[in-house]
Amino acid sequence: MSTTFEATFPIPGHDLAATLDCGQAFRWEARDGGWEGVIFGRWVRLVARGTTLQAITTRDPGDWAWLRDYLALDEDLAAIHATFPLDLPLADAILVCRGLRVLRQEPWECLASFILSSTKQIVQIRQIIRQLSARHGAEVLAPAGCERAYAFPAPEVLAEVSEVELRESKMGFRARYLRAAAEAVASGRLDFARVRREALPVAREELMLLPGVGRKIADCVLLFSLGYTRAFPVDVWVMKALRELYFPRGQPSPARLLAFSEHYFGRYGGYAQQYLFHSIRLRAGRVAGKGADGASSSRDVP
DNA sequence: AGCCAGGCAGAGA
DNA sequence: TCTCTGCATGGC
Repeated sequence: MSTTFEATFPIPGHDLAATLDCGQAFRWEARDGGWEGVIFGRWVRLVARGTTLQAITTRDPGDWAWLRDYLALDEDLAAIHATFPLDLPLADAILVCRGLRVLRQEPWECLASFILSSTKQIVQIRQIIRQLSARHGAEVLAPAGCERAYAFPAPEVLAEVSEVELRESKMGFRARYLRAAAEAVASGRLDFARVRREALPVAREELMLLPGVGRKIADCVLLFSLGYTRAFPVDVWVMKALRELYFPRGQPSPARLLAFSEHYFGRYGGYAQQYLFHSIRLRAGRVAGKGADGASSSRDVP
């Protein structure tokens, strides 16, 4: 029988479901009206309750600063929205995604996850990461009656796992890239603390030194884990959205669209990017539990 | 059955 | 600098 620790945070206007299920993190699972996951080697359950957020964990949480930081609760969403350019696509995306926060994830897990994401659907990425964690991650304390839970595997561990064994988690050709990244981080050759002190272009180049990490994956790591809110990852969905929403009758090259995305969306461009990404996927019916008919979101405050 | 998925690297023009 | 292709695997 295990003890649990509980806290309640006031967060007006948050949208926990959008935040945890918008494709920026891959390990949160909806269960019994809440969301369960493992962050910082802890089992955590989050439940949206009106204008507050209830959190439960299995180890002494201290002052919960780690969770507040992960959820970026210090960010003022209205102030962020106010930095967006005034245009119809973003006005619409804000309406749909209001309450979605860009998380501050653990850099190693974020890097590894997005290395595994290339040419994979989100459901498959989640599956690969689930298998990888169960095989190589340390088991963490979960409440009685819950499924076994595992931390995301440490770089030191994965650096010692053979490519063949990694492929047993169904990651295919990405195994070589994952191993190389694990070795770089475990050896200290890639030091996130150092990278995050660099200007965005320099930080991006450092990440892109890794095999299997190009512009898009590097930008995901910069945005979702290293605090570069201006980073604007352009994947196939966002590329399509930029074409259709901002250049409906032109034929801009990918390079032109990339350049546009760098300056147009401002210093919280990464938020704008995630709002565009999530809203087009909601509309396309590609988010679990949501149809293409604009089915009700689980946002807590209207 | 065939196409595509939160890309990237290497080759050839 | 550009376009094209192979890459593992699975969902639809």
